[in-house]
Amino acid sequence: MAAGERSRATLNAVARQANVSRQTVSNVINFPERVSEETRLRVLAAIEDLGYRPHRAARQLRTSRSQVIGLRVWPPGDGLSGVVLDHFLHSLTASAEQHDHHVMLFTAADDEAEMAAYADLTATVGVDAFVLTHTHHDDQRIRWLAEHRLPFATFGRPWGSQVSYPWVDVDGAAGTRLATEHLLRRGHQVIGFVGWPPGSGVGEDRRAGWLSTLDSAGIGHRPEAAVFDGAEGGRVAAARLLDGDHPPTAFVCASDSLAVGVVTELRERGRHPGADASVIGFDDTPAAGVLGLSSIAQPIAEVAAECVRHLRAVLDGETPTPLSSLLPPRLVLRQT
Amino acid sequence: MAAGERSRATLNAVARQANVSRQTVSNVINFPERVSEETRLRVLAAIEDLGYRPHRAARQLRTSRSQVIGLRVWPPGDGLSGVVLDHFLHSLTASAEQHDHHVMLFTAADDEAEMAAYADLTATVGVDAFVLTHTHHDDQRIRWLAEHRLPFATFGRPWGSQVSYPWVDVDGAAGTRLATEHLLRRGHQVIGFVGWPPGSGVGEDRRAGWLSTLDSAGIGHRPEAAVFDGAEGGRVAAARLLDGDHPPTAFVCASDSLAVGVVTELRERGRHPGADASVIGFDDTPAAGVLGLSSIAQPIAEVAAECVRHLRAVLDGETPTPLSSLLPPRLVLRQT
DNA sequence: GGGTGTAATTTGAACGATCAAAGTGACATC
DNA sequence: GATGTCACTTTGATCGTTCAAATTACACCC
Repeated sequence: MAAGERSRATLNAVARQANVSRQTVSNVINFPERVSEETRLRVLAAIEDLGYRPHRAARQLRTSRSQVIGLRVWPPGDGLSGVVLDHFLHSLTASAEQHDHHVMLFTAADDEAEMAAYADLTATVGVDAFVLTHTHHDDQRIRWLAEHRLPFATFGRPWGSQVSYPWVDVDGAAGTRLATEHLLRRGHQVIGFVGWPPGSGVGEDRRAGWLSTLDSAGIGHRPEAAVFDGAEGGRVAAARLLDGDHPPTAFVCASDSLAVGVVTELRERGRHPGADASVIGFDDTPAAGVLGLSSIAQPIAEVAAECVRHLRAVLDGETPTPLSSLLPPRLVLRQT
Repeated sequence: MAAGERSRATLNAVARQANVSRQTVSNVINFPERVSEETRLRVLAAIEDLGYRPHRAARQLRTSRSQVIGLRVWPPGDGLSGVVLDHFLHSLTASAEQHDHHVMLFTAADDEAEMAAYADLTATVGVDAFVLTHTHHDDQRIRWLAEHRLPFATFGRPWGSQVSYPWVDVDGAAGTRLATEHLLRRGHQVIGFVGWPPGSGVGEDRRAGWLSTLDSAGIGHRPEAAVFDGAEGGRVAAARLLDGDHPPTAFVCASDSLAVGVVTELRERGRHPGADASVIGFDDTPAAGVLGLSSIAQPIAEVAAECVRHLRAVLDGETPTPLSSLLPPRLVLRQT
């Protein structure tokens, strides 16, 4: 390495050095099997010698492949859930790098703006594919991308859509099932659920795991409350359940944020979470770690890796198999 | 818009449509003053008509400017502080977009790997500039970038470095000064500081504001403790102060994480934060909002905007004026 | 000896933009 | 009427790579 210092080495420079044509050098890089072993080694030596690195823009101009994956970043303020995306961002970048791709960010005020950004980024930057988060019911973005034949994968399953496309998601029901089963084993008889107001697919999913577990355990009391999002919502919901006919001794929550509220309410009433009551949150945010809150952790790194796997398949003109992945979360036990 | 559908419109297509040469179209976009008003309008109409968008890769190949800003993403697990970066990421992307730039992410295991990534990204992708976070004492990355003449700006001041380069930072001392002054106004006589173990520039900075404020207020008792990072560290530190000779009635903390620990310890002792004791954290993380913790908020959006302003100046061959920006944080008051 | 096939390599053109230099008129100047 | 100047516009070359087609070398066969 280290010879052509000031200006980058080009394919031609390597070719001269190795006494072959540019195309042969190109072949060594892209189709090694087309080149004889002897010249291959000679060219590789020259590449090493000059510190040659292919120029992506030039390659893109010819192949119309940028090796860039677009990802929308969201404004902070989703309560604690932003941390999950933060983690996802890092994992996605790492996974992409393993396959010589890069993640490029963009912002958008709403779905409409996001679709405009798709058009813009594919036209100007030549972004190869997109990863979508925050999928929701009747998501126009998916329709748009499908219509425009743009490769994409989503972190979030198709809530109520019939279109078939590559997606990756975490099995929320399996998560709350894990939590509920754990609480049952610990001897709890009345296990409450604190969730979000109905309407969100994610919320229904997480509730379902708790419900079905109690169901198959033959537990009749299934107190639940869903007031509004956030810690204050969790507090109010917990208060309602504790004042109800069958006050729970354990709580499964749809988010860490809600769980923090439940813990606060318990403390307020002189109960010690972990000792005389149990609380389990969802998402395993740093706040959970800081407060000693047990929580359900999503396998974010795996989600990111799956997204990249799906995209690579689509970009290679194949259909990813399986087309979708529903990954199991795991339970992280702490004091509560 | 909407005419050349399948394949993107090129400069040549627009030229044909407007009955001019490619170069004239290029001039309309890049140097409008070189073109007569009449043809300018005609060309703009053609651009609109064909929905033309310039192809960045082609432009980059000729100008060696990619309009891409590189940013290293860090693995989560910095406690709560990751959220600040999350916010920064979003703001930086938004600021970059306003000037037709894009943010590209990369990962690195350590500073060494980060420098290798600089080399790689500039050679292959042609990244124009980098934004650095987590600057620290004797930061090799800065030396590397300066030596290689690569444009960059840092979020974080040059701790102990004598090299002069564009940086943006938040005035931590001003933050703790705000907090301490507020607590003095509320009538507190003994205000403690809970910080990190010595050695971190950020930590010293935040401590300095608290100390100097008490100093100029003529307050003699200045109890402080710094055990280790995280909520547990905050608890232990608070316990030590409360058991000391001059137990504080108010606490200024170097992070929200530490503040959470202080609040926990106070509750443990039957004290109600907000009523008989005050606690102020730092960074205004979502956890602070959720727990009702007062905190010092960094003006992240402004930091990002300044970084972009600096980079643009450097990329235009100018020296940013001022070369560095030290922005004031603000105090967010909640229950505690 | 000449045709045929195959593997390895080279050559010319192209991707879509910008740079540098040259070309075109209109009008003023001597 | 030749020359110069100015504002505007066009032409040719180029950035670094890959595609498609052409070329070379050599072994094989009748």
